Amino acid sequence: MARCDLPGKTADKRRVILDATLSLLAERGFHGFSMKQLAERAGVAAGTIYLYFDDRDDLIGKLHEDVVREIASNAFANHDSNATLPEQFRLILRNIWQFGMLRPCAMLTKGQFDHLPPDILRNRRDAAREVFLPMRQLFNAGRKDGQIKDLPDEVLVALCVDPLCSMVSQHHLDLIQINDTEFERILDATWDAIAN
Amino acid sequence: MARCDLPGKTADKRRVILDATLSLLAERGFHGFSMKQLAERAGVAAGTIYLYFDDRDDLIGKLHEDVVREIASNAFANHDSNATLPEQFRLILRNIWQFGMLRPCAMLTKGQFDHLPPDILRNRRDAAREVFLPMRQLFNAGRKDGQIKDLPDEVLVALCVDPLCSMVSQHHLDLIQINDTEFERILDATWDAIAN
Amino acid sequence: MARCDLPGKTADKRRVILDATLSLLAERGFHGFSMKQLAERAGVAAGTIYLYFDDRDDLIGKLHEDVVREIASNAFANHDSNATLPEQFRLILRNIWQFGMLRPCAMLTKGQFDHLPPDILRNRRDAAREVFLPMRQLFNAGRKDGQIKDLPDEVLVALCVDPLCSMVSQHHLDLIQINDTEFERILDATWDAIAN
Amino acid sequence: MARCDLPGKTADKRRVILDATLSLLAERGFHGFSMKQLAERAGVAAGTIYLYFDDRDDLIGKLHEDVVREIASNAFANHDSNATLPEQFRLILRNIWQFGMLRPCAMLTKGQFDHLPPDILRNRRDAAREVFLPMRQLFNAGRKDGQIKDLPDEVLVALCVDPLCSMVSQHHLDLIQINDTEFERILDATWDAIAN
DNA sequence: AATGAATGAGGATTCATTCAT
DNA sequence: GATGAATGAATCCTCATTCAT
Repeated sequence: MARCDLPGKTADKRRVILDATLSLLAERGFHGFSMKQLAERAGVAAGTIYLYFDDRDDLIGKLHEDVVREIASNAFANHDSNATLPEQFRLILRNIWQFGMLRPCAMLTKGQFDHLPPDILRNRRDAAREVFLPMRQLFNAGRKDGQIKDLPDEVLVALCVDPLCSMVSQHHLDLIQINDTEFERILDATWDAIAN
Repeated sequence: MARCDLPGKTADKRRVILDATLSLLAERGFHGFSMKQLAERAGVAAGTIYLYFDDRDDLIGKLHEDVVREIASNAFANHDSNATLPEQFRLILRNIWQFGMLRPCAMLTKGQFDHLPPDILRNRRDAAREVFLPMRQLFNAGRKDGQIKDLPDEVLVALCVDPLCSMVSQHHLDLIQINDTEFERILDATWDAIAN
Repeated sequence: MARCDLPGKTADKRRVILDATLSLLAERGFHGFSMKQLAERAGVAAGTIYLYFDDRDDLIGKLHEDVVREIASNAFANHDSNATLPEQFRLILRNIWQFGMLRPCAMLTKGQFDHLPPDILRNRRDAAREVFLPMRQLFNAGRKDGQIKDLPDEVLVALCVDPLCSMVSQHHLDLIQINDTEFERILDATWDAIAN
Repeated sequence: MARCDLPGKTADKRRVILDATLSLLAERGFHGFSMKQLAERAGVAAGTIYLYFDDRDDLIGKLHEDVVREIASNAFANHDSNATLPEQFRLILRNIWQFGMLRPCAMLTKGQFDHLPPDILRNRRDAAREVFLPMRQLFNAGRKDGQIKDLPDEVLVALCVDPLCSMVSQHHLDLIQINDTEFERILDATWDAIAN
């Protein structure tokens, strides 16, 4: 039973399935991800998954949505719009890093989503843009007052967020080790990349 | 280069299969990639693939190797070790970008490889390290004379190469447009990221 | 008529389920007939069905029984044993036709029942024989006084009732159109078939 | 290789699968017909079926086509257009009956086809019409010179062929026994049904 | 070397049925 | 009685791989 700390059983089971999907994807990637394994990991019967999701693709799509939302909501935690622009920027990246450390799954998975068949994801991208609005506003402000290079949002994201995600993944795959002082210098580096 | 020692048909067919694999992966991703489709696209019988590769995983692994080698050999074309360090750096990144523009497949595919089950790829990474030796030597030199930040190779790669790859992919997916002057500024930005 | 001895809700729900089953079968056939769909169409919960029927097969069997009874009770409506034999015969066939026009479901379904696994239906056939007793008595009388061909009941039924059912089905599937004068000639034809 | 009209292996396997499907349908009906059982009965692997047929529906459809063709080609064997009309008619019905006795499967199955979802069968009906052309020509001639009742083809078929099929089925299900003299009288009866 | 028909384990999904509420 | 979430066996179908030719 248990699991009851939050809303009701139903919501619970949906969550359990999403979480199990996430952990399975992080562990094995889309290779070797099967609905049967998922059911086992989630501790539900195979058929139960289909009570909460239309099919495999729907499940993946909903998970994507969920992960994006979670990353975003963590990235912008403790946001202080009175702080200086580089301070705001550092906080966001730091948040993303910390979130990546705590929830390896979300980040490991993220990279895989980018290479799904477009028809599964295309319309999800808009949702993603929306949810990262605060960061795009930050970029806007920075470009306006000359603190940040005059490059499109996507480019700026590619320059500072993508490397971070990549490093988180490598960290969890034991391909890289990064201590705190190194991390601070990495933050400097990403700021250098986008700053004028 | 290699591969060219066997001149006849054999080498040919191996190549044809690798190329077909690449184009199929770039088009559809690992989702919807099947050996039968591959055989069709390559214009060979299903069984023929197994004359040149042990199995699916071996094929993927060999393709990875191949793509890494091709990227590397392109990245370091026209390399001039007498040029200044930032000039050498810019040439490499420019090469990578141009290669990405010419061979979308290779780059689109690359991202997908990073999320394969580790046992398929683990030992390939060493090969990758080896092949990118020139870039690592560049980093070494730069760190030594203080032009480049004192960060591990992997971090530096994440800061300058990963964003580029990401942008190439986005470009081919029509999610981003980058003209020449923008590209020059992106080169500046990546240098800013790793430079002191 | 039966069934009416239990007046309350119980009888009601059983009826509702049987009716929904009939309409679903007529619409989709056994292909694509599922208990869940049935529950939905009947406006009850899936589990409720099992309060009134042992299982799927029992439900189908009971429906068969029900349909046969309904056809029979309609077929012999207004029966007048003083009328001439051909008149009696025509009335029965006319009743069957009219019933088929009013309740397409019952007739469309009938054909499908004939091809169920024997173990579901075998013992239902006796019930069917019993319920069509009046028609068999008619045949007996006709054979005795030489008005009707000396052939077994089953053959006579096959000669005059089966074509009618077939035509009703085709009519509802829009494969055939039959107006009133044509129908009268069809009645003549079926009588010709069995009459001496 | 192969594809020879007679002995080749390929053609063989397709036939084997069609035959196994037929016998399974005749035995169990659509209830309890599964691709796995079919594979077993046909003596091939499950996947093999899909080398010859797109999917379950395609298989059923192709079988229908096949059965219709076989019935037709038997029905019109030894057709002699110089014989009198009733003689021609009797020969056809006799052929159908004999075919039904020899190949119970085909006939038992036929009834079931009529109740498949329309989208599987709709376009097959046209093929069926075409293949029964000789019988429709007979009806035409008979209507013209007044020997046969002026009723649509479908009605005439329902009056004389449907009863026969029904009786064949009942015969094979041991619900009816018909000896030769009875059969002759049945032929008379069907002629009476459609004749003026 | 090359083929491609055949395999059958494994995939996603459905569905009759149960049972705690 | 009534519910409907949960089950898991069974379904249809795919696909990497083999092997006789």
